[in-house]
Amino acid sequence: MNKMQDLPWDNPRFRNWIAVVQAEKAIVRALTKALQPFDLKIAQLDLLMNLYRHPGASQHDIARKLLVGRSNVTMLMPQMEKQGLIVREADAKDKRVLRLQLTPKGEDVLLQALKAYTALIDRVMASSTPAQCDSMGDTMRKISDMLKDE
Amino acid sequence: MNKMQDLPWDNPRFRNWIAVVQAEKAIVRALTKALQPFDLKIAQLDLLMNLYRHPGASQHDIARKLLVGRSNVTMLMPQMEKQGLIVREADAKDKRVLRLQLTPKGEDVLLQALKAYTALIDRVMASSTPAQCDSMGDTMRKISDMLKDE
DNA sequence: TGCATTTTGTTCATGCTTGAACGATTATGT
DNA sequence: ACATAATCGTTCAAGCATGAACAAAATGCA
Repeated sequence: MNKMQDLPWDNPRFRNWIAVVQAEKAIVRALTKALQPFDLKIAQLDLLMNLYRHPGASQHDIARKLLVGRSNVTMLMPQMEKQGLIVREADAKDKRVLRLQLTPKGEDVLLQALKAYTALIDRVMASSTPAQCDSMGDTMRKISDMLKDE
Repeated sequence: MNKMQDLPWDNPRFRNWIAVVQAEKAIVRALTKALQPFDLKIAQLDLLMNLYRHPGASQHDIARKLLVGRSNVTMLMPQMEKQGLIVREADAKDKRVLRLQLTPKGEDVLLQALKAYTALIDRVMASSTPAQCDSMGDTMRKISDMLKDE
């Protein structure tokens, strides 16, 4: 009954997960800096990314995709509209919903910011093989799937 | 020069990294709920974990390990002391530093909370092989190494 | 020693995120 | 049709994290 044997740090899954958390934190810091030239917060970039792939999405749609509250999206709107990154227009059939669109400037800023993002990711993953990287992605997608209804 | 070819979502490294971010977010949500019975925030658990492995660490030490600001640690102290999880005592040789220790209650709460944490991680990683998991951990540690001085 | 610099922890203002309460609108069921 | 319930976006208060500015203490160097 050695106490050390029961410590979570001796559980490979746990120890490896801690590595994920720390790496994610480090990337967030690096990405925050990398986005400063574009006057973009990470939350704004996430929103632009989702909007690029789902043009005309409602604020509720975006909130669900981003795993944040609806109010969070609302709070992002004023500044992003003022920056000219997005436009909001009322849905014709349902007067409750506002549909979001990227402006040309928004799309331009997004693509430039994504270049910085991918450059960062390419750099930090350069020493891992494509197979390792894909395996990691598979593991992560399984995790998201398993938790998506909780 | 098809535009789609240049999209980051077609970059395997980028796509897989996005999966990491989303999985991490999902785990944070699940862990937050799992810690509610212990009256613990994730930030507090992180601190207890580090303190368990580095008894007598200073607040500055902890802040560096957790990748947060010193003020952040300061703000956590009053409640954690009031909860009886930790004690602070002045260093004898350097009157600037306060050394942190887990109380017996702090250690007890930590170990119970860690059981919930590891149970969660074991559950969501159950469908990945140990080799996949280790490979993922290796990749993540490489990322942290690469960014640790920036 | 004497003085500048660095380090440690604290305080405070700022910004971000969340969740609950709300008004307006739409969907459901009888 | 009508009442009830559900949905969408907004507002607001509360909790956290951050970084700059600060006081106390330690260090380094002349």
